[in-house]
Amino acid sequence: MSATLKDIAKKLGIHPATVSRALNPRTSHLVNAATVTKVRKAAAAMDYVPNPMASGLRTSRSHTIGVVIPDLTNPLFPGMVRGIQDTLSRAGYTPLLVNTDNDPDEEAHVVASLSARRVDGFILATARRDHPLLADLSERYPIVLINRVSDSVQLPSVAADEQHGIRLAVEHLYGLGHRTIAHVAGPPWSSTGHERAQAFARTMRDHGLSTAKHVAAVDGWSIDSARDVALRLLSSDPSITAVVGANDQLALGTIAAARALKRRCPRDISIVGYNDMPFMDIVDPPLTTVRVPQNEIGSEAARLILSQLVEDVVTPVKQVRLTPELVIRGSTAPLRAR
Amino acid sequence: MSATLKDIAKKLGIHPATVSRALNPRTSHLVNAATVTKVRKAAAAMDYVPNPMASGLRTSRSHTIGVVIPDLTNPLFPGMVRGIQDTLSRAGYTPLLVNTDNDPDEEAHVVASLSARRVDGFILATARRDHPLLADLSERYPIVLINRVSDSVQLPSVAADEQHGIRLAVEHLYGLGHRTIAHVAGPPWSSTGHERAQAFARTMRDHGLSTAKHVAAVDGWSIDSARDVALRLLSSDPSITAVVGANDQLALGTIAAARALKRRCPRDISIVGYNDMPFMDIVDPPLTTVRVPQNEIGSEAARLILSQLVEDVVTPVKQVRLTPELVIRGSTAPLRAR
DNA sequence: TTGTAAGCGTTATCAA
DNA sequence: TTGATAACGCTTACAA
Repeated sequence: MSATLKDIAKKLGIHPATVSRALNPRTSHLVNAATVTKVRKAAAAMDYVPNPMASGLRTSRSHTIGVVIPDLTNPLFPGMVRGIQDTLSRAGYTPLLVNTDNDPDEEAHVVASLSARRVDGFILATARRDHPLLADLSERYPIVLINRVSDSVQLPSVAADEQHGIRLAVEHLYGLGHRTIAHVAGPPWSSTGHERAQAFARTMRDHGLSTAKHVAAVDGWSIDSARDVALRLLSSDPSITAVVGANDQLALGTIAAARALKRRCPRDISIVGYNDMPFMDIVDPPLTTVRVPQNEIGSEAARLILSQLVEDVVTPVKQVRLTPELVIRGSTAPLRAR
Repeated sequence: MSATLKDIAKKLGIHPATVSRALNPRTSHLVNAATVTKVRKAAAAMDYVPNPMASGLRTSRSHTIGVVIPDLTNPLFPGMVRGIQDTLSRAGYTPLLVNTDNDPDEEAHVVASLSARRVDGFILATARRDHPLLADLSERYPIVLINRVSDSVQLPSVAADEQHGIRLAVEHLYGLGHRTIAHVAGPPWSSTGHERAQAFARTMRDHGLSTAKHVAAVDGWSIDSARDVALRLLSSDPSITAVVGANDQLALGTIAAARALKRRCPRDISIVGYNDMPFMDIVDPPLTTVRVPQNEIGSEAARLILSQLVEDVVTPVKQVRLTPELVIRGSTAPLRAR
């Protein structure tokens, strides 16, 4: 179909190996400059496109990165995927994207199939804390974690500075006069949920506020789950005037719960989310939330994995934390005197 | 690293070719049943994983499908991508996903790079009507269009039944008593925008309603663009009591415009969207919209492309239309007497 | 039913 | 600076 090195070589009356060397940026310096030009021109003219299966077979590098996402339909992830794609493709790499639905079995399965595809490395966005295959996998592949860090193994990661993000949320509420602030926390098995809950407790403590009985965790990142949990939390203590959700879905579920309890947001209760997913500016009420730089998380992760692929230098394990910012909208308001 | 056919052959004292035949479902019937069992067991024991680069090089099939999406961060697409992924991966194929940002140059570029990766076919979700490379590409690759059909070339496609969807929207409004119904149409260069505008005109005509001066097209599928267009449309004719947006973003922009003009939705004006993206149930007001089965569009497209890859039979060009349904929420209400 | 052998398109090593 | 050669792991005529 498409022209091969051999075709170019024949046309030019030179050896295929020379053509290969001339076309490969890493070896073209070994070739006579005139030959290089000649070869490049011929290659362009015959629109030669290198066959990645052939070179991959020879070099055992697929120029392919496995990207493991819990669920692409969660609006948090497409932005990160975009960042990954753009940066990887600029470097000649192709991301292979898969979903796990937060199911460890499914994750094992997709990782195996990416591994069968001979990916050169992994970017993992799955946030389970106890991660059976992580230790094993990280011995055999370059890995970058995104949107989470690892508890056990020391691995490169790119995530938001959760402590900072939660602090922004809590201090925003504090500044509005709120003192009884609750937290609808993420699932305990989730790395981000865990981190944000810890950050919440610490920040509250720093302000001399108690969190006893004001933290409840969902068992899945869904609006419905959050609604149930928030319903119980809010009914248990009517003095709660503000809630920090561990992500936007949880904040949305909390808004729904408040509404069911006839507590108006933000009039009676202020609610803050986390992530700033698309359309959070037009929900009812517009959600005050902590914006994490999704695109940058993705592109930074791509850069980290690429840097691991040039193995000349053993890079130290980089754990990047990107700084989130608070976006103030309509779901938070000053505490009203009662 | 991982075991090869040769390793298994050596261990079993048979020839690699026999191992290959035994392991390949399409040729295993040529091999002694006992040998097959023996080989399978050995392969499992040595956890043999076939090398796709090697087999791809030999067969010139990558078992890979290029999936070209305008923008993954548009919530319309992740659902379709999920459907594609699930169905393809079940068949042993891997989707290679790329974005184009609706930019024809970028599209040419990503198609070229997928082509360089030797994809076995394409699923295209880009909705430009004048599609320079479509004719050419379709001669060299199996192709399935999703979320659109082709104007010129006759190509397999999977899309919503736009006529039906728009009819649902218009008749819902008609049933609520609305007679002066406007359409904020998609960009003229877009296939879906064009189709839906035509469907709108036809349905209105069927009901004896005029559309003159009540259709305006955006130049991009964005909320902001729709807001501007709707602002002009609604101010130009205050008798408009209902609007059909060509997609959810356009409906949201129209809601914003109505709000800016102090016309309350749904009290003063009813607005219907199209697609039912995630979270359209919790925007303000909850959006009445036409739901298209995103997942099914994706999985059906995957099935179509797979069927083209078994070239034994020349399948007739299938143009699948999936039936959308109306989801009634808070953005539409009965016409009020004035 | 199995073995032989060639080749897919590259690249790395060695020799010239 | 270039050429020759072998090999990456697999599949597939063809022969036995």
